[in-house]
Parts: sequence; structure tokens; C-alpha cells
Amino acid sequence: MADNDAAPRTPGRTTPQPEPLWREVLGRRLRAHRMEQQEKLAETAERAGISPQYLSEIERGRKEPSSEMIAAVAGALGITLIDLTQQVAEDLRASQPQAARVPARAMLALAA
Amino acid sequence: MADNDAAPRTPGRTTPQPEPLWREVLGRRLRAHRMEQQEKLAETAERAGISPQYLSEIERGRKEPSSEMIAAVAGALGITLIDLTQQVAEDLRASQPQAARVPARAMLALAA
DNA sequence: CCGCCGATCTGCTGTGAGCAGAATCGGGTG
DNA sequence: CACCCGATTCTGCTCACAGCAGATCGGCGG
Repeated sequence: MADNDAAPRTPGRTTPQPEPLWREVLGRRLRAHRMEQQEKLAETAERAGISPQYLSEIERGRKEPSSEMIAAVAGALGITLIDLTQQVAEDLRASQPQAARVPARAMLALAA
Repeated sequence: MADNDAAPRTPGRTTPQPEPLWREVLGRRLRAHRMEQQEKLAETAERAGISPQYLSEIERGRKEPSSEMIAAVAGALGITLIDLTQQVAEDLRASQPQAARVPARAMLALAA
């Protein structure tokens, strides 16, 4: 159950940094939440109104969920899109090298 | 140029709060960035490797961009996915009534 | 009036979202 | 060992929509 080989198709990637993709980080966060609640895929999926297979794929970053799906899964897990997005942002920051952890605004302040 | 009538199809919405959708808030943030830089749709879209029409639709929350597209547009605007996601989270928080602005963890601390 | 420009609309096609069924995996029991 | 079961992942399929090209719109200047 350890597989994270997302097929990267990057049509116009202009950033040289190898950032993870939104769906990957989102998926990991959703799975983390589900596991904190000690829930099965089928339970959360049922409440979210989607199939367990699909939830599995979302969690593993294999599929790109629509915004409504994101909202549905978040709701099923009892979290808001606000908190979810905040946590994804934090996860993104934590997944990067030290330099990237400085917010861009702080960098601008240093430059000024 | 004031139209935000996103067609909401909410298959399993379990949260009673009328939260905006991820793509809507993301799109607004992307447009805000582009305008800060006083760029045309065509310029940013060119650098991102997508069509101007499509960028327009992304910005207006009409289309669900893939994670790679999000990364490409962010890159074209010179921002990281980290900062972008952080800002979307902040925008989400700012778009909600007062109570929703309190992070969930702070609420748990108050309950304890 | 016309032409130009930026943004949005419209219609189209290929791709992938989302699913059902099959397969795999891990754990337990006799 | 074989067998069973539940949970998760894999596989193949259909159709909705992502992404685009061409058309249209509104504003501006000559």
C-alpha cells in the first residue's frame, strides 16, 4: 500500500522547482484525516456520495477531483474547505526545502 | 465583466455552510495576481502554455483546471503553489462569516 | 462609420473523471 | 498448509467535460 508514482504531464511548467501537485498533497491530507478518524474508505465514501474505489484514487493523487467532490469529501470528514486548504498549504510548505518555507511576502520585505 | 454564475452540481454536499468552491476562489486569486502584474490574458496564457480563452474560464471558475494546469499558470505568474494555496486559504477564510474564521484547532482548544 | 483589441461565448472532440467488477493484499482460523 | 473475509487497489468502460479554435461582444480611437 505504498505507491505514489503519479504520472507527471507538465504542459507548461515554468517553475524549476519540483513542487508536488495539488492533487497529491490534497489526497494525502484527506487520507490522513480519514485515518485519524479511523474510518474505512467505504464509510467516508458513502457519506460523501462517491465510490470507495474513487476515494482511494483521490487520496493517492491518481484522479483530479472536481471542486464539488473536494467539498463533498471534506464535508464527509467533518472539515471545512477553509481548514482543508490551509492544511494543504502547510503540507506543501513542509514538503519543500528550507528556503521555500519563507513566505513570498517576507522575502519582498527583506528585499525592500 | 462581472459574472460569477458557477453552475453548482453538488453530488454529496454534507456541509450545511454555503462555502464557495475551490475553483472559484482559486480563479479569483489567479486573476488578481495577473491584474497586479497588469498582464493580458493572452500574455499569461502564452507563458503557461494554454489558450487565453481557457485561462479566462479558469479565472472565472468555469472550468476545473488539472493540478498541472494550476502549476503552469502559477509558474507563469511567478508564484509558487505553496503561496498560491496559502492565499486561496486566506481568501476562503475572508469570504466567510465571522465564526468560520476561527481555525478548527482553536475551536477544539476552547472546547477543552 | 470602421478597425483594433481584450475578453467572453459557442460548439466541438479527445481525454480522463467516476464507476462496477475483478484482482490483490493482509490478517485470521482450522 | 488451505480457506475465508474485509479492505484496498487494479482494470476496463462510458460519458461528461477539459481544453481549444473560431465567432462574437463591448469599448476605444481615428
